[in-house]
Amino acid sequence: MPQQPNKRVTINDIANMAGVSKATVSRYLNGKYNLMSAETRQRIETVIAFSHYRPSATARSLKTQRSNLVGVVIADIASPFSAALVKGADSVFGGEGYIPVFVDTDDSPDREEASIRSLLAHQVDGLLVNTAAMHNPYLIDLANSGFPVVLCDREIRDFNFDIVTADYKKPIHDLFDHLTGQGYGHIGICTQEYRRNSVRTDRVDAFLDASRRLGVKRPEENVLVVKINDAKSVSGAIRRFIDRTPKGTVPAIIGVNTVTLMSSYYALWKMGLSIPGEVGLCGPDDWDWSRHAAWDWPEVIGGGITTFKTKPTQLGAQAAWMLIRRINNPNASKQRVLIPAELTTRASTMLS
Amino acid sequence: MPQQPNKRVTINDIANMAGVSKATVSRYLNGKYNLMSAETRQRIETVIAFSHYRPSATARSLKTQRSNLVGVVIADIASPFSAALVKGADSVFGGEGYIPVFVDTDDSPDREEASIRSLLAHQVDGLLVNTAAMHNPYLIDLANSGFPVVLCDREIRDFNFDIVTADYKKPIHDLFDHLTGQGYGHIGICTQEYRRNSVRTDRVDAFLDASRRLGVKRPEENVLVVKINDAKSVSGAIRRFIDRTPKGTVPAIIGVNTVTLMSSYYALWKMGLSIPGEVGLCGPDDWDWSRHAAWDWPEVIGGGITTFKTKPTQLGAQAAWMLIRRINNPNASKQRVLIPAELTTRASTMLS
DNA sequence: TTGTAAGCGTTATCAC
DNA sequence: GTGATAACGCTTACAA
Repeated sequence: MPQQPNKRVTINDIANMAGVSKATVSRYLNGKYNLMSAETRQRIETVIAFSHYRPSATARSLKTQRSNLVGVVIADIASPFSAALVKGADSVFGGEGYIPVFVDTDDSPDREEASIRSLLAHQVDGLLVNTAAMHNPYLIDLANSGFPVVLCDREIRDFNFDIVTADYKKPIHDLFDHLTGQGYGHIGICTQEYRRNSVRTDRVDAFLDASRRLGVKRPEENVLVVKINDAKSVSGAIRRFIDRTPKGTVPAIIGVNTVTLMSSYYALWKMGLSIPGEVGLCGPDDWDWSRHAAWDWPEVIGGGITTFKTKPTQLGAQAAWMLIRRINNPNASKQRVLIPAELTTRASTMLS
Repeated sequence: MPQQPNKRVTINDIANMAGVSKATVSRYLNGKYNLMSAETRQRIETVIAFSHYRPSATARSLKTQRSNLVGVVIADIASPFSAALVKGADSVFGGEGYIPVFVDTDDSPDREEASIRSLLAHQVDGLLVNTAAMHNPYLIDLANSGFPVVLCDREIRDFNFDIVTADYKKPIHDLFDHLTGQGYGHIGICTQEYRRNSVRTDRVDAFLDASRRLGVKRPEENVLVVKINDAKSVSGAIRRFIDRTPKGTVPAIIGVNTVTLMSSYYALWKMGLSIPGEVGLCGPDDWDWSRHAAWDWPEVIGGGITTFKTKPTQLGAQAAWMLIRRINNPNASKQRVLIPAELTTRASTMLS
């Protein structure tokens, strides 16, 4: 088979074949049937069906300055949380005729900015961003210029963005109340480096507040900052925390997110400490797997782990709606939506 | 602040400001510095730096018929397997100057075809597809026409595609050998509906082969087809399988993928059956979390589950390279790459 | 070394 | 109802 030049069939070809002008074909393509006779419409329809014609979205974008592309910028697309978020966003964009372009920034502010520039060059109509940087002049400029931007999950403090996120402080207070109610007297939070990340920062702040409310003097000491891909770092921090437990009380650990929660579980298991008797354990369930199967990981692991459920799928879907609204109405006032989180207590914190 | 029309700055504006023609600016943009004087280059550089100019990728694509966009079509982007695959692909595309456009097809062949049409309209330079359909005339036509398409993970049998996948049969045989070596005498495989899915089909076929090799008469009876989001369906099938265990032997269950493996674990746990003594349990680890943390779920759950590791991140990365190669060289001969899987035995199958 | 002008595949403004 | 024709923002012969 010779190498076919395989020339693309264009609106001109269709016009010629149908014996009309390309203006008429264009009208047909845009559904303006009232601007043509029934037979013209019919003729074009036939020719198109016959010819495998596919209008060039590129040419259309160039002319109309709209692309029906939306950029979805994700800090770490491989995390189950983000994957669910992406799925939620994808489903609403798809239904509304937008095609989402996902990019992963590897949690790097520089890559985030570069990705966004590239998306803008491709004429995306708007941006849904799970930002890598809590402080973000570039994104603020962009939103300020009137370009549709909505934030999802992670916040940028110093500007009033459209955003959908969750109340990340309340569940930590809830957890605290539950733990003290069960009789845990020495409570720590296990976290990765958190200062650049609004979600972790919120949770740690809530932890500090709750600790002080309880009368803890130096709650900072109970913030265990670990390197998540270094098992020794996790078990070392936990070991030191547990060693500091006052006589007569039982320690408990809150994971700042699902990954640290699991890492803590793993470390405790390796140390041979029993949950909930020797240590309590709880934290967020960021993974939203209920759709996938009839079980949920916090039920399966270690006989049940107390968690509160964040809702990434819903977060993504809501944010997508918000972006569409913003694209259609650039002047609407900014919105802030909070998805509530549900606490489910399980065996891992049941001291009594 | 009045509603700024916010006119886009174009190559013409730059040309005017720099006092050169737009051809020269274009040359500058494409790095053809040898075609202009040092001072011209300098002048353009300054003007651009000053003006926030961003060339329109759309216009460029229209002219050049290349977009630097690649379509990445994924059956279920929310599964940890796909998420890792996407991450792997993303990292190589990003590094090579391509911007990947991910779409989720919800495992529907119709949505897959629609998504691909839409991607083609946007002039993507190539397609990386994790297909929803084992038989797929549309994709075959497309690849046949010379358009760059590479498959990832899932196969389409009746055509010679570029593909990167894993050898999905061998690990099942390995598992079988391991189980019988440990003394398990009644082996079943728990799977979702599998006939449209090449990976599940391969695994079930390998299971049937291995069973026959062992002298099992009706191995089909040991293929437990379950509905994954219905706990009763899973536990019912497992219960019936276990009830059929011949006297004096111990049953074992292989999960066809990680989700069914986990579901089986959950069902066994609910039934109060002890692993590995009363039932053996094993299957694939499709999730590739080693990058995320220092632990891996098969170690954490139930004291350790025997798995073989598929490598989604690597799969995605390899496939991306293969697609880039295909885009650059449409006439190269087709390639087929198999990523090997590693078996790790753990407590869940240690009868002896 | 630089400029002119045609053209990529559409849409939109006029006419007729 | 329909058709010319001028954009949209670039790239690229071909000239100069």
